[in-house]
Amino acid sequence: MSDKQAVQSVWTRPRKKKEQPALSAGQIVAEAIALLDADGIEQLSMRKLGARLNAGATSLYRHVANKDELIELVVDEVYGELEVPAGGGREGWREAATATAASLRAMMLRHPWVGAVLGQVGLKSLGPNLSRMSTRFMGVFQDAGFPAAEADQVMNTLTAYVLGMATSEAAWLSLIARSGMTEREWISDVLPGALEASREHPAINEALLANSSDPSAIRDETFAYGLARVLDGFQVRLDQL
Amino acid sequence: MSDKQAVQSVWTRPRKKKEQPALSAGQIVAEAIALLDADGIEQLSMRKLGARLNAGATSLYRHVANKDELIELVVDEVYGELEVPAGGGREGWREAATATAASLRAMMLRHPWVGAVLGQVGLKSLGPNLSRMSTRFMGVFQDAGFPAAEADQVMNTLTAYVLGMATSEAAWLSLIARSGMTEREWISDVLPGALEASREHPAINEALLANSSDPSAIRDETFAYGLARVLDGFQVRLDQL
DNA sequence: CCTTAGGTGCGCACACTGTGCGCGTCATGG
DNA sequence: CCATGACGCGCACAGTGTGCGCACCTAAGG
Repeated sequence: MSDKQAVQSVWTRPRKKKEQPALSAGQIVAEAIALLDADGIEQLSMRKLGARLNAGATSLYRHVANKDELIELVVDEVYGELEVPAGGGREGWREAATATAASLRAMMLRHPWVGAVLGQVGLKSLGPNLSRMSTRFMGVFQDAGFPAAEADQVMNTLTAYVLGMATSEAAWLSLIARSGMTEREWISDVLPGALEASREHPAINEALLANSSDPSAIRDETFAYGLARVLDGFQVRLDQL
Repeated sequence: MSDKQAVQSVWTRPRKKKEQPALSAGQIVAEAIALLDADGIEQLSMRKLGARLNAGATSLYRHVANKDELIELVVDEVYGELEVPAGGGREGWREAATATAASLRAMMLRHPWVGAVLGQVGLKSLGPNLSRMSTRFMGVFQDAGFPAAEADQVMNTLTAYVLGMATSEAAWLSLIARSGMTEREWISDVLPGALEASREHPAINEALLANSSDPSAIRDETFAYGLARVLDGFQVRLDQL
């Protein structure tokens, strides 16, 4: 096989030092996130992940019980990227909520696989990062004037909106990414066919044309629009209390 | 092997008639939905599906190109279960939107795997049932007084809320189902530990206790609460137009 | 110093997945 | 009656998660 290595044989062997800190749960989780960001959820396999760490597949099982457990760790890790400002009182709650929503959406667009994973694993994990963020986020609405039980519902409502919106955006973006085009190219490729298909629905046609110019800006605006409506609804309720 | 059949040997053979209508795309999709409802998304394999239809795994590929295509068909099929009332004008839009939201949520709780699948496949499919429902649903908001482009955003907002909420509920419910308990048993099992873990966060503690009595009713109420807030937000915007 | 013990990486193996290929059987139309 | 096309299926291949046991390497105890 390896002719060059044959001369030094077994005696003068490489004496491999502990150059790498070897393997650790943290390393594995970090590399899994890198792989997920690059290739998506269905491309994550223990063997590929092991290869990235210069390790065999089964070595990972010394530090991680399951692939499922690995995914729980990975999900909680990205929850740690969220930035939730401290509650802004009765005047500042809207900015705080807007910032949190933006942070959550940005995280899910940075890691488009999170939406797919959440559908499967739900919030079963309840890791430390997620629960810390939930506590802070709930505090925002308690500071705004909602009683504790209701603040929980308000937080769930807003989270559901952001999650639903960002999941759909992320799925769309990764579909495009797999085709190797940019978002704009994809749209200008597909638009004629879509217009043809929805010829009988002028309202849909109009919406399609409006969205064809700068897709990313339009997505930002649609997200902000819905967010504003939801927060308006919260304000209505606050005025009743 | 079969002693009874041996006597008639090969000559007087059964002459099997076309007793079953064999295989068809519709049959396959229907049986796939049954299997998904029973065992969840990660238990769906072409071999198991084939076995349910008294067929080999690869026979399915005569009627369905991919597993992915099968899933697209399956998703559009369940979208066909939605009931979207015709637009109710400027007064009836709220009831129409509420009914549609309830129908979508009920569908996703009947088929808890839909949430997981939507995260992966997004709305790529755009099958006939989905596009029909979207058109009708958008009509509700146009009738309510929103201009066409904005009606699209309003519909997306509401859909995102329902999707996010129902996905999280469905993931929770299938987690429970896998444990073989009822929702109430699970909660009374887990509650002491959860209270212990969140001892330092009295607000979370309070929320936990409030939700421990009748879980399914509480979920209904939380969903209705968030829905009311979102619709309130729409109303605020309508009053500005 | 040598010996023992425990933690770590890895090759192998098993059961299972999606799916392409080519064969045999059947219903149908000329 | 024969040819044609559609259909079901067994086989095979590459790839998956993961349990098992071996080989090492580092640290403690005599």
